[in-house]
Amino acid sequence: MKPTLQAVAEAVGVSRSTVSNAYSRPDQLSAALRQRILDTARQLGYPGPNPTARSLRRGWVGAIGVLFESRLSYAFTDPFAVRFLAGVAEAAERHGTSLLLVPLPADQAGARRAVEDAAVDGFCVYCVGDEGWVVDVLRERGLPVVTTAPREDAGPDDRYVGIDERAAARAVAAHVAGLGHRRVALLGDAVRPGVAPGELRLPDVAAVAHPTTRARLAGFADAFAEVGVAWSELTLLAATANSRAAGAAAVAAALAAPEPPTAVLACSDVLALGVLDALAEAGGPPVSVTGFDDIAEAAAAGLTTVRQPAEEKGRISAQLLLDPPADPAAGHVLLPTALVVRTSTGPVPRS
Amino acid sequence: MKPTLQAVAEAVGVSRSTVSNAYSRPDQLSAALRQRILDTARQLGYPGPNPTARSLRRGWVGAIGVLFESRLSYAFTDPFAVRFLAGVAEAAERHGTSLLLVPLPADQAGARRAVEDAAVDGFCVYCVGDEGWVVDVLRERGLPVVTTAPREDAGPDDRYVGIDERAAARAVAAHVAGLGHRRVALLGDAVRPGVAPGELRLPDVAAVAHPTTRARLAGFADAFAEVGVAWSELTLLAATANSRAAGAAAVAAALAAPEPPTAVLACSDVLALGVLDALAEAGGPPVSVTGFDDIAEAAAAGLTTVRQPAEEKGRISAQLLLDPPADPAAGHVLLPTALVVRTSTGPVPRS
DNA sequence: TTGAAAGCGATACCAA
DNA sequence: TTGGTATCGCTTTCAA
Repeated sequence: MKPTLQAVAEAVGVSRSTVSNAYSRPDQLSAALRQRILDTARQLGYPGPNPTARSLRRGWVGAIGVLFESRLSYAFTDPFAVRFLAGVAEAAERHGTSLLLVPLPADQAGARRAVEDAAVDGFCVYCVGDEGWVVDVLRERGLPVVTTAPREDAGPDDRYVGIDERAAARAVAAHVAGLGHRRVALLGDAVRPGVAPGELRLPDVAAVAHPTTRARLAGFADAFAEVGVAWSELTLLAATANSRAAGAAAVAAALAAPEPPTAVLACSDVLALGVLDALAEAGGPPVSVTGFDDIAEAAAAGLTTVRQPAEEKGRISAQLLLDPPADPAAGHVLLPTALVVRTSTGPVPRS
Repeated sequence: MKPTLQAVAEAVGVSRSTVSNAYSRPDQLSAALRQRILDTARQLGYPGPNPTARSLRRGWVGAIGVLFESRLSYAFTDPFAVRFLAGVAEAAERHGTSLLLVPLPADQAGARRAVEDAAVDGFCVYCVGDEGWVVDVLRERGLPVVTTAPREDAGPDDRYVGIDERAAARAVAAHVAGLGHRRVALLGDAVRPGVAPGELRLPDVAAVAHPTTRARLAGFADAFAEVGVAWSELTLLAATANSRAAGAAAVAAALAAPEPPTAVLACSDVLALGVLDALAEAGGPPVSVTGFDDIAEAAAAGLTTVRQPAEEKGRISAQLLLDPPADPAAGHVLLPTALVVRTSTGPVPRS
């Protein structure tokens, strides 16, 4: 067994408090005594105060959690998530705080346990879909939370950093509508739980499960409503995941249909890149494609998209958590977005 | 204040043990009592057992640490590091374990404290250069460690997963030598602490500080020694970081020299991509370039490189940590590599 | 099936 | 400057 602080105290012939002070409050004892303590500690093989015991006593941990609604590996697989995390890491680093990435089991009960069991001082919740329960659990624990979108039942203490999803989506869609497109498909992830990839009919955009997807689709619909294309005339395509492959899979059938859409608006760049893959695969007439996020690959692919500041989103989330603003209003941050027009969109081909 | 387990026990009129069991060992009490406890707990706003207290008592945490020798944000910025982490995350997820990413302060003492203070059950050390001290600190703490390379003073309990750096490097270099290149520059990061970017004369490859860089450079040198080019005839280029920009900066002067190298062998893909950037910038005759790692961008850039299984490296590291093999020999894993020849290398141009 | 007692390893307050 | 004492919140034998 590793010796404890107690053992060191006995060896040196001082009290535990003094040994503790030698580590945590050097100014509380003479340099000589401190050195003597540290030396015997080393000699005894005492590895320094036990982090867990220290956390318990102090009442804080020195780490913040980051939560993803989907598999943890998603955090490192999705380009946007990675950039978000880079921002979080930057802020945490500056603050001298560690980052705890908590995987959530697939089952609800297990996921709840995982959130309850995380030893952290607060949480950045990257993206909560219907899983608003996460925020509830954290509130019960009394832990500060920062989310990446406002909650429906937001209290004054809620902190979030997001973008105006709907307006941003509306902007790309308006660009596409302005090019003359009217036979259009919208592509999103997590539209409804457990649907097959491909076309889906929904009475209303409100029926979309995932809040972010819902907001973006609503924005798309807004722009088309304005040029006289109703929701019911838009093709809704559901992807089974937010990935390139899922995007390609979801759009395949629609592209092969007798009257394929002349434009596909995707809720993320990775989905849009999947559409471009499918297009390259299928051949056929040109189809305009737009994405959302402006990840690095988007530029290379010439993808028209909405740029949002990924790293900044992460950085600000962590900052909001690590040093909460005095003014609660400052806890609600809306970041700017920009329409980035590249070569993946163009006028409707004359047939 | 949040109520404690104690408060719940009193409210229900049972002992603390029983409440504890209600959460951690449901089979130890009647379903009815358990339900009664859970109900009052909810009613009281008890958020469940405190994770820190639980860890202290149990003696384990349920999280493993991941350590990077450089800034934490590097973990999310470097493509290879991200893939490594994705592998670690996958294994951790399967095991139901969280991941603690610990930022290391720039100063040695602070860094040491950070490592001592991390509440985890073990560590994956991604890449330890001269900072072998990390492993020493962890040994003192008695924490299991997995590194991505064997240590010089490796004990039988040491676990690592790596590749044969030297042989892999030798293979690319042999390819380049086989194309006829003799005036060659080698480009590496962390060659010596605190040098300026650009050319550096070193008596010997053994003088290279960073073990991985050293091994790769040694492999390069091996191949050229075989065709009669001595270490002293090779140009050594030092980059100040493992990044694209640093690669470009380090190579710029050499390319502008009267007799520029006909080939540049870099110790990583990001450095090599920087070289390609510099080449594109500078114009001039074609220069063969090779990288190391085979990150996604390498393929797009047509970079000849060494492929190593990034995710797998991470996954196996975490697995070695999470369930240690009974046979200590199984704790030393050497992963395969492959030479990937693309368009960035070609014969020496006739002048 | 339930409870009592004994820690887990440290920190913080206050007194000396 | 140093030490005593009371916790931090929970788990875990072991006995009832």
